[in-house]
Formats: sequence, C-alpha cells, structure tokens
Amino acid sequence: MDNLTQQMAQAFDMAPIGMAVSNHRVLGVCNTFFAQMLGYDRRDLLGQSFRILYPSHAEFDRVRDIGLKTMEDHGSYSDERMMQRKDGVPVWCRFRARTLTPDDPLAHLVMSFAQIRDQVDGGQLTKREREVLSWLSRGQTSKEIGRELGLSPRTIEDVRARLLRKFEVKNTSELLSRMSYARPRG
Amino acid sequence: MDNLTQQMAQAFDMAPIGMAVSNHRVLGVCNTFFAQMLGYDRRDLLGQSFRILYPSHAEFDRVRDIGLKTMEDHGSYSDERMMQRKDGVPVWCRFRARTLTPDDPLAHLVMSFAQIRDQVDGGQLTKREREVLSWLSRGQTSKEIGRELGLSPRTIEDVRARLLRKFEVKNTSELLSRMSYARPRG
DNA sequence: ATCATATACGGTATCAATACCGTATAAACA
DNA sequence: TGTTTATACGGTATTGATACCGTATATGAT
Repeated sequence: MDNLTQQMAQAFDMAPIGMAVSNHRVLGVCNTFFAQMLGYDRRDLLGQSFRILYPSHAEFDRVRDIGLKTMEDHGSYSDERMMQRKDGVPVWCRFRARTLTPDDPLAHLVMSFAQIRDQVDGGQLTKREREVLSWLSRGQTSKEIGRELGLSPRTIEDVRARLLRKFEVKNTSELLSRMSYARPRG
Repeated sequence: MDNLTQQMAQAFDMAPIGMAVSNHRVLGVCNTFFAQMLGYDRRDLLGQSFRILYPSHAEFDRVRDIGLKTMEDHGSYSDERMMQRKDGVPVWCRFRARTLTPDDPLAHLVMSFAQIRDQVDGGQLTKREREVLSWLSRGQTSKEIGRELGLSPRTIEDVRARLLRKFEVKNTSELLSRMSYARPRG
C-alpha cells in the first residue's frame, strides 16, 4: 500500500472540516467531521441520497439548481446553505464543491462543508426564515425574494424583522456577519 | 490497494479547499488546491517548513503560539490569518486545524485553509477598508462609523463602494456573508 | 512625468430597509 | 379555550444605502 495515499486518506478522514464525495447526489464517501456534524454514524451515510441532509425536498431541489451553471463554467461552486442534522436541527454551512466531471457536474462531486453555526440563540429557525436567510446571503432584496418565492415583499420584510429580533442584531449586515464562521460574540 | 482509501485520497487531493498535514511545522502532504492557492508546485512544498508560507518570521512565530492552548484543550483550533504566496502576494485564509497528538499539538496537525477572497481582481484590502469592514460587521451605519473614525459619512460610503466593487457583490449583506473578518472583542 | 488608485469630501436622486400602525388565518400549546 | 407564534399582507414614515455628479490631495508604479 502506497504510503502517501494512506497519509492523504488519513488527512481526509481527520480533516477539521466536513468533507464528502457524491455521485449523482448519492454520498460515496465522507469523513468523520462530516458525519459527526450531521449526527450520523458514517457507515449509515454511505450510499445514501443527500436528500436526507436537507430540510425539505424543495430545498434539496433548489440547491441542485443554483450551482449547476457555475460548475459547468468554472468547475467549482460555493455558497452558504442550511443542512439538516439527523435530529432535525438545522446546520448552517459554508458549502464548497468541485466537480471532476464538468460536462455533468453532479456525476462526481468533491465537497467541503464548513460549519458556520450550530444553533440559533433565540430558538430554531423556521423553514421560511431559513429560506429567506439563504437568499439574503446572496444579496437579494426583499422585493427580489418576494418575486422568487411568490410572496409579497411585505411578507419578506416580516420574516427579516423576525430574524433581526431572534439574533438581536440591528440590521441585515450584522445578521449575516453573525452567521459567518462561528466565533465568540463581540 | 484498498478502494475506499484511494477514494479518500482522491477526495483529499481534489478538495475545493486547501488542505495540508504538518509535523512540527514541516509540511508532510498537501493537496492540489493548497499548492495552487500559494503559487507552488506541490512537489516543491513537501518537506518544507511552513515558514515560507507566512509573510514574516514574527508572524510565523505568532501563529504558532496563538492556537496552542486551545488545541491542547480541545484538539482543534480555528482563526483567520494572512498567508503569503510564492510571489509575495498575501492570501487571507480561514484556518482550521485538528491535532492528532493533543499532548504535543504541533507534532501531527491536519489543517484546512479556506481562501476568504479570490484574488481574481488583484489588489488586497487597504487598512481603511479593513477598518470599515470591521465596523460594518457590527452593524454600524456609515454615519456611526464616520463619527467613530472622525471622518465624514461620505468618506465611509466611498470605502463601502470600493469594497462592493472589489468583491463584486451588490450590497453590504452579501459582502459580509461572503467574507469573514476578525473583529475585536467588546 | 504621467497614470492609476486610495483617500476625503460635497451635492443630489432613487431605491431599500426598518419600524411602526393595522387585519387576518392557521397551527401549536398549556 | 384562550394565548402565543408564524404566516401573509396593507399603509405610512423615517432613515440608510447606493449610485451618480463633482473636486482635491497624496502615493506609488511604469
């Protein structure tokens, strides 16, 4: 057995960040951090669809579509997204992906998942709040998000207001800064 | 050769994030992204001291000390740090490390380096830009930051506009979700 | 020496964000 | 059964953000 290969495999396994490989949205291999982060025993994840790691089927579909074009063009893609732990608790992640098959990006994907924050101070986020948060992190306005979700901009503003209250921040900028990379509050 | 081990090694190598293993601050193995991010051919990095990847000897010493205690206590550590590319250009990274030898953390380290900002547009952040960014991440308005720094709010708006241009984002929310900035406590 | 850029500041115009005032329905819960 | 909460939407008022129009100085690079 090649010693270098073994070292690389160990580094993958012990990495301080979640890592996984997928083939057509089915998990091929993942590391210890990834399984722990999402509350699974690693053996239970192998061969599973990524569907179980997202809060809803709609969200599962959405995250498939948003990065496709970028990956076809550049081979890699990154965003922030909400995953769902086995016990249902949402996990906010910095997601990065590189495809090994640019013609069919989802055929062979290597991904990293950096946990940003495990839970929310003022209780858990609702589905709608997660959804809106995800669009906000992409710089969308209330009007744009409303159009996207088929809702009134006013409703999006309500959701935003709830998010600001829950996190005890004064505006969306501080909100998204708090969601970035877990660290002591200050 | 074990097939799973080979898959993990490939995932390590092709990961969309920089990864490296060190033994007493000497690089053991790294992946493609890591070498590319720092402008090296991977073969030239093996066996090298990490010193060459930092802007100065003082910085090299500093980053050794700051995470030691945390790693002894928790086995892992994370911060943001400035690395230096082969051509001298600084690279901002979200650094994460896990030690496999908690008694002597630096003996065997697995690290990940997530580039915070792509260097596509060239030019790193100025002191003023970092300063303003730091206040923005606390949710301060241009007026408040201006008061804080003894400048006109208009000047702060200029700095903001430069930041939005540099990062190619449409507003401050997207800016702060794209980037993380080490904030002073308090 | 010229050019680009960062800094700093003034104005105006427009749109977005936030905070209020309401109403209403549905679900969760004690 | 009443209370809370999330959802969804309307209006209005104020503040903030962003994008333009300028000017000016300083600095660093070609």
